[in-house]
Amino acid sequence: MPELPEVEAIAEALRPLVEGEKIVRGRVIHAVAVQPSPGEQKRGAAERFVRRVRGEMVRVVGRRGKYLILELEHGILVLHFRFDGQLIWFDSRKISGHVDVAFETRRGTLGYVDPRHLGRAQWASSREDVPGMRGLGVEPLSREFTTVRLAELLKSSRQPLKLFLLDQRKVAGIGNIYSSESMWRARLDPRRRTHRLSPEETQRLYKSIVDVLHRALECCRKPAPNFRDPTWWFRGLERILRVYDREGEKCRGCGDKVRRIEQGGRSTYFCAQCQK
DNA sequence: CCTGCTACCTGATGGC
DNA sequence: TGCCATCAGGTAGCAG
Repeated sequence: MPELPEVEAIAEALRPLVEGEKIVRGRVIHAVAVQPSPGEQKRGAAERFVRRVRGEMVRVVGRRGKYLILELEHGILVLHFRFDGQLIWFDSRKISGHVDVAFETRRGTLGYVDPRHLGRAQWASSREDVPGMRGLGVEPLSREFTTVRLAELLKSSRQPLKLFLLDQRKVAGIGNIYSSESMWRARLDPRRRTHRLSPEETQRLYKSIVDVLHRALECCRKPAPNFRDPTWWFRGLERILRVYDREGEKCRGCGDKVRRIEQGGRSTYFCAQCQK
């Protein structure tokens, strides 16, 4: 499901539910969903996970890239949704449907759900301890993300623009949808090598990334994530998408057909007329 | 170091 | 209606 805007909206909606609440009990229903803590073995990971979250109060809910982070009194609880992971809220301790990991509080139970089992939950002592998070690049909606910073990153890479945008070590949180959308808005061909982009094109790309993510975030905020309705996030997305998943349909800019190509094993959508 | 490819999983969908 | 191939909003690990 989620790229940066979706995870950010999830974090915001989760705060009033769990901040200040104690995890009375953690339950691992499908052990595959638990990532062993850094440096530890797979064997026994679920049991250690349960032991570490039990009795811990959730102090702060945060986000880094596409990672959702629940800061506990001791250590952090890290959730990554990959393609299809999501959160479900139950009003009691009774859960139903496919749930991989459950966190019981006095107010209800938070369920981490991913039937495809690509997503992971893990406990770590700190953010720096999680290998995937340690290498993350700049947060695109933070003050550290500037045209100058983006220009430096683009200059030091030979990747095609699309792959650059998907690379979490450069800019964190952009995925397949918002990369295509950003390039369309910036009128840049996904196959361009990033070190050859001009200052003017860099400026356009910068504005497009920030703009696309802001719009998507607003879209994710209302209606706010509903943890009782697993389909919440899909609603309203079509409103803002301009090229993603629109192969063969008319480009909203020029009326030419939207094309789909494969890059790095993933689909890229773009308009060859508008994007040069 | 950089870049590109594949594995990891399951379910939905479309062609025959 | 099966059955099979293909695709899915992501990342880690490995080879070159």
